[in-house]
Order: sequence, then C-alpha cells, then structure tokens
Amino acid sequence: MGQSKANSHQVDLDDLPGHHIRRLQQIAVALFLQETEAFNLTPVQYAALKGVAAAPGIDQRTLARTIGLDTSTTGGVLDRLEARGLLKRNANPDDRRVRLLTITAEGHQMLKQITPAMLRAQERILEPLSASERKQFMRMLRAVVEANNALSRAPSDA
Amino acid sequence: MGQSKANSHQVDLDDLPGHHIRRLQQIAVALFLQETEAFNLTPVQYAALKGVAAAPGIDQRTLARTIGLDTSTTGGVLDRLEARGLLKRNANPDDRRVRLLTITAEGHQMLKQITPAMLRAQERILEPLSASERKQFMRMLRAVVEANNALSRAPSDA
DNA sequence: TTCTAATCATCAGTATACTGACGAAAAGTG
DNA sequence: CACTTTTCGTCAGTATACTGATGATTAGAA
Repeated sequence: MGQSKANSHQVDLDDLPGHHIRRLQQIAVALFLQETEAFNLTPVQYAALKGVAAAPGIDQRTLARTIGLDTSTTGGVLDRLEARGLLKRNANPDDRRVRLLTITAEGHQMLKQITPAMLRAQERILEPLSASERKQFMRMLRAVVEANNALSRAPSDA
Repeated sequence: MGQSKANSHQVDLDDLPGHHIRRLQQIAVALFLQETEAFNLTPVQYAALKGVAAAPGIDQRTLARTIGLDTSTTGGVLDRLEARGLLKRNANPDDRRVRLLTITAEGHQMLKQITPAMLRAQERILEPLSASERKQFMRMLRAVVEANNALSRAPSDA
C-alpha cells in the first residue's frame, strides 16, 4: 500500500477526469467564440436558436430538455435572443401557461451565416486527435453523457 | 455531395463535440456535488484549496494558472474559501501587490475529509466505460486539452 | 532618478448553470 | 363543481467564467 493514495495530499489534479472536462469545456467555448466572433452568439444561444428552428412552435420546457438546460437558464437565453429579434415568444391561446417559440427571418439568416464558422470550431476542438481517435472519442463522449443523463437537472431527451 | 451538410438546417446537435462536452461538464459537476454534498464545496473550490495546499505561499496569479482559471474568477473563489476560514490571504511585505495564500487547519481538515467522496465522483463519471476505454478516454482528453491549452484566457502550466 | 512598462489584484459587465420557491393556469379527482 | 395535483414559466440567490478597464505597486530604461 504505502503512500500512493492513502494520503489525500497525494491526489493529483491531472488524474481527475473532472478537471480535464472543465478545461475542455472552457476550450470548446473559447474556440466557438473565436471562430464565430463576427456574429456575437454564444454556444448555448446557438443551440437554442437551432432547437427552435428545428421545431417551430416548441415550448420553453421542451426546448430546455432538447438542448440539455434547466428552464431557468433557458428563460434567460431566450430573453437575449428575443431582444435581438432572432426569435419570437407567442402566447398559446389554448394554454396560457405556455409560450410558443418561433424563429424570425433574422434568426434564420443568423443560423445560415454562422454555421460554417461553428463547424470550423467543432473541427478544431478535436484536431489534436487522429481521425480514428476522433471517432472513438465521440463514441465514448456520447456513451458517458447518455449513461449519466438522468443525473443533471436538465436531462436531455435526444 | 447532395444535402448532407450544404444546408445549415441539416446540422445535428448530436454531431457537435461542443454540445456533448458541455453536457459532460454539467454531469461531472452534478456528480461531484452529489458525492460531496455534506461538505458544501464546489469542484473549483476544491481545486483551489488543493492548489494552495500543494504550494503554500503561492500568489493568486500563479494559483489561477495552476488550476486553469482567470485571475478574476479566482479572486471570487478565494473570497468564498477565505470567508469560510479554509485559507488565509496574507500581504507580502516584499511586494505589496501580491497576496500570498496559505491553507488553514480547517482547510487541511476539509481536504482530508472530502477526498474519498471526490474520488468516488471521479470514478462514477467514467463508470459507463470499460477499464481500457477509461484509459483511452483520459489519454485523449489530456491530449486535446494540452494541445488547445493556449487558447483559453487561463492556460494551465501543469 | 524620473519616466515608462510590466505585474498583481480587483471591479463592472455579461452569460451560463444550478436550487428552491412562487404565481398562474390547466388537468385530474371526488 | 370544488379541491388537489401537476405543469409552465419566472424570480431570487449562488457560483463559475470570461472581457476590458482601473488602481496600486514594482521593475526597467533613459
């Protein structure tokens, strides 16, 4: 046994998955913002806009689950997208609790224009890996997220 | 070629590394908080406390680089740790710009007590993968982070 | 040595991301 | 139909995480 792990001060940050995962998230966001600089859109805003475009008339709660976010955070994201005229929140006459989301022409334009830059960012993230490694990494990433999906307050439906 | 990627509306969130990376970070934090519930410490607070314990008398800027955080965020994290008496900020008589960090007895106690729960959380994150997959995943995770290290405002030294 | 440049920490501002509580409205039950 | 429960969205509060600016201080250069 000895000192290899019995002593808590022997723990190295480099051995902890969570540390690298946090760093990777920082990097993924930085790359996204770098490539899409001209559009002033965040990764989460992109996901929300994309989600509304893919399902016009979706409600906030369903959208939140689709993009893996709690409803509270989603509300704020939608505030900002709505303020910029990229989407609209309309009251549902059949259920006045619900606010139905639709993308505007400007929102469509934004999605169309930002996509190449967004895709460049995605490629750059995994660029240090070989083609076959990238495949393996994405496969394991999906497996880990899916298996632990229920843990977050914002479990995804996808 | 055809419609496979020329149309921006063909993009699927499931194909984007950034999306899964964000979800994984949410899950890693949720698991950490679940396992360490009794201690009321966040992953970043743990990293900061650990960093100070590993290098007593470290300054804030160096600590920030060690744990991969900008100095602004680090300042706030240290505020909270100091307020709870887990570490101390002492002025450096040789350089009054600098604030030197040292861990308290309470901080040491906290690190010692929280470590088993923290390690359980780390294991649970990668639990969906086989032993050999875990190794591969960690290797690729380190490679990607290291290669893109300089991109973040908070490039790590480690 | 005086002026400039670099360094350390903080501040204001913005954007996730969560919890727990709440009000409004709808759905289910007796 | 009254009553309970559920659902939808929001709010307050807390904690990362960043940018750009600023003040205080030190180090370097003329």
